[in-house]
Amino acid sequence: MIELSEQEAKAELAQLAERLGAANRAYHQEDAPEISDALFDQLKQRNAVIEAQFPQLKRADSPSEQVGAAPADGFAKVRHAQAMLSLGNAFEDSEIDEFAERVAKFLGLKASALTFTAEPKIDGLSLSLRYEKGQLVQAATRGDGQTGENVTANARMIASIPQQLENAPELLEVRGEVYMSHADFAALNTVQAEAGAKTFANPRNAAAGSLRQLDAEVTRSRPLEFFAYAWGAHSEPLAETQHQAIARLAALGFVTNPLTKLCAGPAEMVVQYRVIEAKRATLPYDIDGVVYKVDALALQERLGFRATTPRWAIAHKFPAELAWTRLEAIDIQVGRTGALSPVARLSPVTVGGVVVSNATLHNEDYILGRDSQGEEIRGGKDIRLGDWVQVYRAGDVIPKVADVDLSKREGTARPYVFPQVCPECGSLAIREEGDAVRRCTGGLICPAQAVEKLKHFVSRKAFDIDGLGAKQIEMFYADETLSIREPADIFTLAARDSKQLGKLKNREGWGARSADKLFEAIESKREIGFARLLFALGLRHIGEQVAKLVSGHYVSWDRFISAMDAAQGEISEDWIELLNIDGVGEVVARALVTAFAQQSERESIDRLVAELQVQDAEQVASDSPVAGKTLVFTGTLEKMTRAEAKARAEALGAKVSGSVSAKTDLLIAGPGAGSKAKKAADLGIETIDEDGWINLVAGL
DNA sequence: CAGCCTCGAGTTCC
DNA sequence: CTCGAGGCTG
Repeated sequence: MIELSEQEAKAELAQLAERLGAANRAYHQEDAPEISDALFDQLKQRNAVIEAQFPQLKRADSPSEQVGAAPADGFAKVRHAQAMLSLGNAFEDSEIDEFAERVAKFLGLKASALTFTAEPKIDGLSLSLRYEKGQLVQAATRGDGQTGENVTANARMIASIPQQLENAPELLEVRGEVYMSHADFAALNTVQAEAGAKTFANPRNAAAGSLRQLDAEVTRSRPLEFFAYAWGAHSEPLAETQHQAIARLAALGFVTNPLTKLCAGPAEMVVQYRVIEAKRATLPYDIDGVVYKVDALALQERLGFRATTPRWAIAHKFPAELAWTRLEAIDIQVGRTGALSPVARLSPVTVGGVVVSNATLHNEDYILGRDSQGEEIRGGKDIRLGDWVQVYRAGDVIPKVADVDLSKREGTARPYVFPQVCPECGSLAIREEGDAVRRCTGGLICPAQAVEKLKHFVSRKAFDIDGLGAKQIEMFYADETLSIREPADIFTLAARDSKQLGKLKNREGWGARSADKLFEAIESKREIGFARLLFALGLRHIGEQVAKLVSGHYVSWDRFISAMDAAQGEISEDWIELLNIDGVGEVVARALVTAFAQQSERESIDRLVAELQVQDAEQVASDSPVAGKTLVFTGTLEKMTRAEAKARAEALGAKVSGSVSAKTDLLIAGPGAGSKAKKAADLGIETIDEDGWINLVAGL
C-alpha cells in the first residue's frame, strides 16, 4: 500500500464517508442502489485501513461506526456517563412557591433558609462536552437523556466551546445550550434562500440542523454559540454552590449567561422572572422561560432525582404563543389499542415560528358540549366544523386546540357527532366506564389496529429492526404476495421470499443488497430479551417499565407463560404471584392474563415465539447492600427527613415500607421508636440507628 | 379514600 | 410533551 500523508488520508476519509453514506441512504430510501455490493465492501475496507493507520482522523460520521445503525443516521451513539435529564415545568407564580415549599419540606428546612439561582432558559439544543485532562474529547447531544449522538467533530467548530481548559479537573463534563442568535439566523436564511437551499423555520431548528451536519465543515460555516450552565460527571467538586460553579465555568473559559442571578426565595425568583421576561424581546437569542436551581450543591445532592427530573430545579415557562384559525375538518385516527383520537385539520397558521395545520383535539368529551342525555360535559368545549379555534404548541412542540370562539360561529354549524363505530373497520367503538377514550372493538380484525401494533413491534424500544419502519410495515401489510400481517410473519419473510417468483429484490425500489440487508436485520433479532418481547407485543397497559418489572420477576419466558396459563378466569390464588410484583395491580394483571388466555391472540404469540430464542431477563442487579431489600424507617430522624431517607434508599434499589412485617429486611430506628422496633425485635429483624444507616449508605 | 408519583399512550413537525 | 389512569402511601 502506498503511504498516505495525513492530509491525503483526511481528504480520502471525507470522500469515503460521503460515498458510503450516500450509498447507504440510497439502499434504505428506496432509490436504486448506486454502487455494486462488491464496490461497497471494497470502499468500506479501504476506510477501515486508513482509520487503522490514522486513528486520530476518524470522523464523527465514520462509516465504520455505522454497522447496524439506522439509515441516514450518521452519528454514532454515545451513552452519557450521567443522564441528561429534563426539568419539571411551572407556569404560574404560585407553582414557584410550591416548588420552594416542596424542596424545604423534603430537606426538613425552613423555606427561608434556601437560596436559588435564576437564569434564562435558552431555546436551543443541549450539549454535553467531555473534557479529560483539560482536552475536549467528546461532545454528545441529549438524545433520549440516556444515549445521545456523538457530534464531537461538529462541536469543535463552535468558537465559544474551548478545545482545552487550563487548571481543569481530570474529568469534567460541561453541559449547556447550543443556539443561534436572531441576527445570524436571519443572515443564514438569506444565504440559504439565495443558494436555493431550504430555509429554517426558527433559530432552534437552524441550530439543531447546523450542529447535526455529517460534514463538520458545514457546521464551521454556521454561526453557533454555546452557553454553559451545568455539568455532568466530574472528578472533583467544582464549587460549593451553583452560582460559584457557574463562575468557575466562566473562569475555565466558557460563556455563561449574564442574566443568571442569585435569589433569596420565591418572591425574588419571580421578580427575576419578570425582569427576564421584560428583556425577552430585546435579547439577541430565543428563550422560553426561566430556570431556578437550589444554590447549595450539597442540598442538590440530598434532593436527588425523580424518574426524569431533578428535585432541585424547575423551569418557569413563559406563556405559550397562541393563534386563531379555522377548523376545516375533524379526522379520527385509530391507535394500536383501538383508541379513536380526533385530530383537527386546520387552515394553516403560524404558531411560534412553525406552520401548523394539524392539532390534537384530545378526546370525545373535549369536542362535545353535551352528552347523549343532553347533560353538559365538564371541560367540553362544543367544537364544531368551521369554528374559529385557538391553537398553541404544548411544550413548544405538540399543537393542541385550546379554545373556541363561539361568537364567530355560523348559524348553520351543527354539533360534532363522534363516530360510534370504528372508521377503519366498522366495528363497534365503545367507551368503558370512567374511560375518556372510545375504542374500536375490532381487535386485530381492524387493519388500523393491526398496522399500528406492527409498527410498535418493530419500533426502537421493541424489536428495533433496521430498514423495517412505519412506511415499510404499511407496504408489507398491504402486500398480496409477501405480506406481514402479524409479528411472526416478519420472521418468515425471508423463507417465503426465497420460495416465490416475484422476489423482493426484483421490485421497484429494492435491490439485492437492500433485500438482503433487511433479511439480515430481521435475522439478527431472533435472539431477543424477555422484557423487549413482552413490551413489543403491545398489550394494553404493558409498557416498557411494566414489561421490565414482570420479566425481572419471572426471569424465563416459559415460567411466565406457565404462570399465565395457571391464572385463568377470575382472580384467584393463581394470580397472587403476579399481583405481588411491586407495581403490578389488578388492571395490569388482568390485561396480561386475558391477553394470554384469548385464543387467537395467544396463537399469534405462540407462532411468534416459535421463531425466536427468548433470552432470560436479568435478575435485578444488586451492587449495593440494600438493593432489593425492604426497609422500614421508624422513630425520629434527626439528620434528614423521612422523604429524603426514602428517596435515598430507593435510589439504591431498596423498597421502603411503612410497617414491619416478615418481609422486612432492615429497620432503621431513631429515638422514640415504639411498637415497630418491638415487632422487629420479635421477628428477629436486623435493626440499626440513623448513624448506622448513614454509614451504611455513605459513598454508595 | 385522597393525593402523589410514575407509567402508558397518543400526537406534530422537521 | 401532556393527559389520564394505575398503583401505592398515609
